[in-house]
Amino acid sequence: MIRTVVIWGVVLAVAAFALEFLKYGYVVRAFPAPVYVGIVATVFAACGAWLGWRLTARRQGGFERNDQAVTSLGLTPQEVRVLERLAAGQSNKEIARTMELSPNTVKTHLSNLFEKLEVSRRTQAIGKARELRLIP
Amino acid sequence: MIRTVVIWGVVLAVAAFALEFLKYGYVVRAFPAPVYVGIVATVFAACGAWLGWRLTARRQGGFERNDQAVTSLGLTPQEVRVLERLAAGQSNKEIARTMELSPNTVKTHLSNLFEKLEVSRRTQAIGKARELRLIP
DNA sequence: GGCCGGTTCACCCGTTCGGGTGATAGCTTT
DNA sequence: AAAGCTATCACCCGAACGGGTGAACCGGCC
Repeated sequence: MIRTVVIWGVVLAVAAFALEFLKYGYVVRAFPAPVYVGIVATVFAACGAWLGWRLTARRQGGFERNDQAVTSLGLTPQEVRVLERLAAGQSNKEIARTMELSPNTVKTHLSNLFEKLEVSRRTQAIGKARELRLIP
Repeated sequence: MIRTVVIWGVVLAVAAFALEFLKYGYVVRAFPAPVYVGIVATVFAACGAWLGWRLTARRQGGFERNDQAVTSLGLTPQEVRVLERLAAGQSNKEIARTMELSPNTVKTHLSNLFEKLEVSRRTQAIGKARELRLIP
């Protein structure tokens, strides 16, 4: 985050310097004003496009849990963890092993999950959880 | 598509008119040149950002099947259809009903799918199919 | 004709899953 | 202290699922 701020600061400083250079340098005398304006417009359009691309590209790759849905559904942290393992394709027994629980406990959490998600099968739970952005 | 072109044409025309207006109108006399340049820079940066956002946002929404993976795995069309229903959270019986097949046939297709996808559970099949972009 | 791949269906068997009920323990809220 | 929530685990039972095998039909290809 800090690195991003520093980079942007440098970019802005360079841009400001370039503007001053254009303003008082040779270009403004060598070319008519429309060319100058065109250069500025092009550069800023490119910067804007890059910015927009980066902002959405990050949203594409990164995933952030819909915490609002989690609380509104009343999902407990443990249930969310079980849900993640479930979506990873693990069986109840495997989930129990990786979470160091009894298979019975996993079953209980899953039953509660199914009720809160209003589904009856694990495959449906995966679909619903993806819809609600509970899992990537 | 045609509508998009028309809209862009109108936008560009308005932008050109605005540039001419700024050039010969009151603004250029009322404010110093840097303000004029700043306005142009801001407008074009915004347009660029919007453009970049739209370009990547479209890629986010649309889904196209990875046909190359389908052929390399040797998935038959019917198997792909069963896979879609599977990912939709339907049970074997439901898939059989909606596809007008016998549950036994669905089981056969699923067995072949699991073998081709190298998985052993339907939840794993969903994950693998999503990885390979066989399903949205 | 014979072979192959896709599709369809059947049966058996063991495992997994889902639903229901009940119980204990810890921690927070009232 | 009582109530409520979370987490934990247990048992039973029926349904769903997965693996294996076998078989039939059809269309295309050699």
